[in-house]
Amino acid sequence: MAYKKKEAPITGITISKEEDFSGWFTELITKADLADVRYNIKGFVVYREWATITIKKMYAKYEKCLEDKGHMPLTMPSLIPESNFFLEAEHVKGFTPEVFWVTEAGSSGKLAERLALRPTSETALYKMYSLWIRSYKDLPFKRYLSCQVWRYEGKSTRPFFRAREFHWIESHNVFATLEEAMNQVKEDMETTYQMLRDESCLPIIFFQRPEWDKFPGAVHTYAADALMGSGKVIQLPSTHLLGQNFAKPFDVKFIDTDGTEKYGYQTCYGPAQSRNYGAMIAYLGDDKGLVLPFDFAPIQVIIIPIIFKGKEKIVLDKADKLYNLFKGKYSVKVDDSDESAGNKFYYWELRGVPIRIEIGPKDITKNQVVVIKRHDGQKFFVKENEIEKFIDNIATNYTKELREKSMIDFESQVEVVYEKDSAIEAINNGKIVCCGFCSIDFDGEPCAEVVEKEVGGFVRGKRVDEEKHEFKTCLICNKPATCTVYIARSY
RNA sequence: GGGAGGGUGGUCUAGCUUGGUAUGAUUCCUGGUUUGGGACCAGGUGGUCGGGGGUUCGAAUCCCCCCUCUCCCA
Repeated sequence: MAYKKKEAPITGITISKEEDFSGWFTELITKADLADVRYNIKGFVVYREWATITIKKMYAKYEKCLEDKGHMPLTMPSLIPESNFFLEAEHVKGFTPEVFWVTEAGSSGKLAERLALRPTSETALYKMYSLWIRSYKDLPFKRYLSCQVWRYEGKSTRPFFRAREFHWIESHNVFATLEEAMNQVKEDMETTYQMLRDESCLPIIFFQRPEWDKFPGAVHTYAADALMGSGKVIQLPSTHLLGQNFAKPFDVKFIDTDGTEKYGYQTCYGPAQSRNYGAMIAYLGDDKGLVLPFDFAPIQVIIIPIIFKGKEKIVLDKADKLYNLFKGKYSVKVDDSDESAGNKFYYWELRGVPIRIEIGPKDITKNQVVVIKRHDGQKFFVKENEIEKFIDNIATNYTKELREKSMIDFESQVEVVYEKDSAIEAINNGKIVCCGFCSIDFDGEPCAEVVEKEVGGFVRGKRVDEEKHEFKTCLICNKPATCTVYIARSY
């Protein structure tokens, strides 16, 4: 360059992810225009365009997956009358402390019955289910809705991860038998693997949550924990076997083939898209900014013409030609703004655009373009007549490469321990602890509290896919172990 | 839930101790010169100092209440 660049303001990420994760994340969402926290209600966050586009793409893929598996979409009101809400005792107990209530309306003042802003939709839907479901022919009854829910969470809110309003899908299903319901739970777990591991490149593992940590009103809860590296986990979607716990109070019944009236068996499943997005950008991002799976990138190919005075037209024409070549296939953009080339590189890297094509006068004389992959920074000089095939190839493999890079070997994160002291050491060393435990029923809760206080992790539950270790005694109380559990620190 | 630190043009920031209507940079806009990894020159726009109350002739500044953000520890 002709001019020596003076110190320019750094508009990109300045905080290292490894050294200061919190600072890095805050800077990422601010500088990449993902969220704006200046909206002045605590825990209520504006999702900016770039995040919204990706979240919509995540929704679309998830919804299609659910529909392919026989779920039909519906839309529910966001207010729930208190009388519905109070029908199932455990559910009320679990959610009441977190409910936002609407108590007044318009100029007429107080409402006769206060209305809950839904924290989840069981109590809204199941009233309707009891009207809609009449016979075994209506079953299985599989539905989902995409919506916002509101929960008055504790004080530490964080954009995408934990807010008082969040965006999710909830699927609610009714079956004739417990076995079918359990199969739905398994299907939900498979769906989670397809969406989060395969599509979002997040390493996850499913645990059956202990009794004291399950969804209020559920028989059992199965939750995906994402392995965020260094032994920390974050809870992602959970699926719940409800049994007949809601069917009875909400009168969800059907006439069976034998002519008798029976209660249905229910399940529900709640993938929170805002949190899935948060986990994905936090896990995949690097010190240059966002890294996104190919299908979730708002712009997939950015073309940057390198413009020199007197040679603008030839370069812009070539950029335009490339644009037209790809526009039907990918989300593609030519950045022909007045910014310097370097600024453009930083800008689009910060926003996680998977493929960058640079085209300048030098390339034109050589009949080539320069191609850079975002996730690993690899740079290629590609002959013009091979460019379409070359980009198609990157597009096809990009998410796969990202996934392979991102998968953590669960076993390598785990340390098998037999006594409390070694558990403490393992947790401090950033490991997930695998140990014997007296019980994940309520009688094991006191031991779990000890784990929380003294070991410094949470009992995540029993592994769903396999239980390989045999332990004689509980890590804490030394009573005979009934199960193997995993303990981890969590976000 | 406990603790700490913040909030001043879009962004970052000086001023606050010791009260007198706000400093600088950057962004943005106009014009010009530029563009292969964070260019430059000139001019211009932009602020109810988070909100409310109090003290005072006078409050960004002192006092009280509230809202909100960030970080750390359960």
